[in-house]
Amino acid sequence: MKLKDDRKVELIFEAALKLVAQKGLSGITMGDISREAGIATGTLYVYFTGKDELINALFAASRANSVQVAFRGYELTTPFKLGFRTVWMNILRYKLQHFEEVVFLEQCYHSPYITEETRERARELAVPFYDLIERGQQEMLIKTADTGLLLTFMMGAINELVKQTHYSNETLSKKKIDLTFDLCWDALKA
Amino acid sequence: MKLKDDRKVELIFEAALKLVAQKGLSGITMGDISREAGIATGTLYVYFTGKDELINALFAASRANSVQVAFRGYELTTPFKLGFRTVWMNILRYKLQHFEEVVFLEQCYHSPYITEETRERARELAVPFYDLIERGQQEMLIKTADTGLLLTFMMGAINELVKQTHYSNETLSKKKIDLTFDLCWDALKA
DNA sequence: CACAGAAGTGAATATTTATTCGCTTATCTT
DNA sequence: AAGATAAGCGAATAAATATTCACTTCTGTG
Repeated sequence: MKLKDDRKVELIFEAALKLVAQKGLSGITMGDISREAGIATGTLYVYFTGKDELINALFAASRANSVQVAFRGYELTTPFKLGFRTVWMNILRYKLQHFEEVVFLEQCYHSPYITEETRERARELAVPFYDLIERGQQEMLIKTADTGLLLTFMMGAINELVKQTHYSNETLSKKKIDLTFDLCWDALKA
Repeated sequence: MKLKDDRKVELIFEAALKLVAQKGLSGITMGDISREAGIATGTLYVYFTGKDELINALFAASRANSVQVAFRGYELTTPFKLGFRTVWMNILRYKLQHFEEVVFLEQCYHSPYITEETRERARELAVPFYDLIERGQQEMLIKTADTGLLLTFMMGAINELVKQTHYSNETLSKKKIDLTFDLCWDALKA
């Protein structure tokens, strides 16, 4: 017998992301996805029970990806500011390179597709970021304010920068990136 | 003869905003909108030629609203930091009170509904914000970096704060608001 | 190699949703 | 107050879209 093809799920995800970045979640159909992925519409239903499950699975995967990459190269032993910078740059780099996921995730938060369970799992993934900020606070390097608030501020700035960069389709220079990090650091530092 | 009822357009807009904040742009139908607005589906077509026009009109109106309110109480004669603070608070207050518009606008940017023309008009509305930042730069109070970048950073932080506040459904205390302004000011100040 | 069983197909069907239309109701004009 | 004209209605229709299904094509297993 023939086995399921993991690569095909990848193909489907890539197609869906591309289309959502182009036309938004509201402008995407199962037909579009299958055409873009180069497979038959019926095949989508071999891998997913329906549109809802497809979107939820893609949401979970996208969310996990972006978090997984963030702490690459970060160790508790590295000095805080350097470690924070590493994480910050990881996030920015990832989001610039995976703009489609940024858009997709954003659109999903207020969509009828994402179930409460999927949302809850997404929230759990944020824990390491809270830990990071709290470490900075313990070392008296970061303002002693609501951790969630500081995190929100930082992520918001990155997200908006990524979107802005994409819309104005200029490449973000090293200089601009460093500057934005400085903005962020100046905001959060004690 | 009977005349068109301006109030009805308001009703339609309110209904659409409410639904989009609840279920996203992708989960909204003309039937839903009319039911929520308490009018017949056909009546929607008296006021708008179709769904596309309805969404574009709402987008334009929402965008205009949020900008219009921003400079209330701001004068070129007021000292910069105070004026900046006024504008910043105006924006935050408006977005907190009109969360539905925040969500709606965000969802629209990557939707197939919004035409290039509507987008272009939306961009023009940002000019006063550029002027504000540039004034701060001339007075040596704001970092001399790309104006768009600084603006992006500031708006991103506000947006994310508003969203975060809403999701965690706590009311944002005066203290937290002031703190966030300080974060923002520390980031942008020269 | 044979064949079992699952993947893969895309046209057919079911479902959802936008839009139209014949009709009723309201209100402006004279 | 009467007529004209457009708003308002919601069931009917058209269009778009999700999902199924009868069929074909693979490929792992014995």
